[in-house]
Amino acid sequence: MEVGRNRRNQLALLEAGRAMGRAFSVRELHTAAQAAVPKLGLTTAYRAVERWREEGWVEEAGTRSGEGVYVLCAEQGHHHHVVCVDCGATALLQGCALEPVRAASRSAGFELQDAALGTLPALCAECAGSNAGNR
Amino acid sequence: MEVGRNRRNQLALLEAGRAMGRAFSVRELHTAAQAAVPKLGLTTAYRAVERWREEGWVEEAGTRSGEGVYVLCAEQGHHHHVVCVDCGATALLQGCALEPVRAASRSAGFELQDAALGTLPALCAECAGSNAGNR
DNA sequence: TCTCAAATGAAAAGGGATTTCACTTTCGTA
DNA sequence: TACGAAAGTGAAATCCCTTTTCATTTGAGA
Repeated sequence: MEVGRNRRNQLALLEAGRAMGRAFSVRELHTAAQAAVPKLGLTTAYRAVERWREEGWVEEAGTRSGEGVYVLCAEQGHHHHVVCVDCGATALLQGCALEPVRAASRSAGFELQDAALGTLPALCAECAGSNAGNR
Repeated sequence: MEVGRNRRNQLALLEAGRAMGRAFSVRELHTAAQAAVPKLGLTTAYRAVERWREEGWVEEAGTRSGEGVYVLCAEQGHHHHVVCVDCGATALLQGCALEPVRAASRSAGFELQDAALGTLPALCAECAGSNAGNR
């Protein structure tokens, strides 16, 4: 993963993203990175995430209360994450279980957009448990 | 499908939604419905879609240039649509091909959110063709 | 050290979605 | 039919995430 010119801001953002260990919004990333660089601007955080997305280091994982949430992934190849829609916890799925879906889509004349399915919405065990009562 | 009190606005919106035949944004729905009721307000369109969503008549199908897009579905039971991310064309998938994905998710300790996967991003044959050159 | 392109951040602008609020329409009931 | 409560409505205001603008700063290479 590149940081372009090794700028302090970029490194702080990258560090913060990695430390998250789960899906995060740009605002969360920004706040976390400000621990290292207090003056870091929100715009810079948006730009970094956008760049990471273009370079394939990050994937969008839907939205949470209006904010886009992103997942930083170590591997570049074809893979799928499940992402907890509640807390943002993530897990890497082994193999590609989407083949049957792709086949079904083709039968209907559609080509599945794998890129948009890099992150699959789910509930982690913890959130599933704490939500059992009120849903 | 109910319209609550059989109001002219609600019927116009419902009619417009059905006539779409594909995924649509609230703004598109609003514009279409205004053919029947020119004074119909945008707020009412948003409220109708929200109600339909709560009642399960409509599913969110991601966003297109910032706007949420929705799919009106005839059947209520468990099913999945593929939705063209380009033009909004939809198709109903036969059976549930997501079982393997659900199983893989469970292995990772996550419970797939079927509700959020009611619509799967794809490219229809037509859009896939016209995009072949410039992507 | 010098020069220029990339990076930056504060503020403004954009834009979709939601809330507010006063007014209207509908439905159940007397 | 008349009435009143409840639901529906629309215009405008508001919210708030995201993008754009622009003047300034920073860093890499000459």
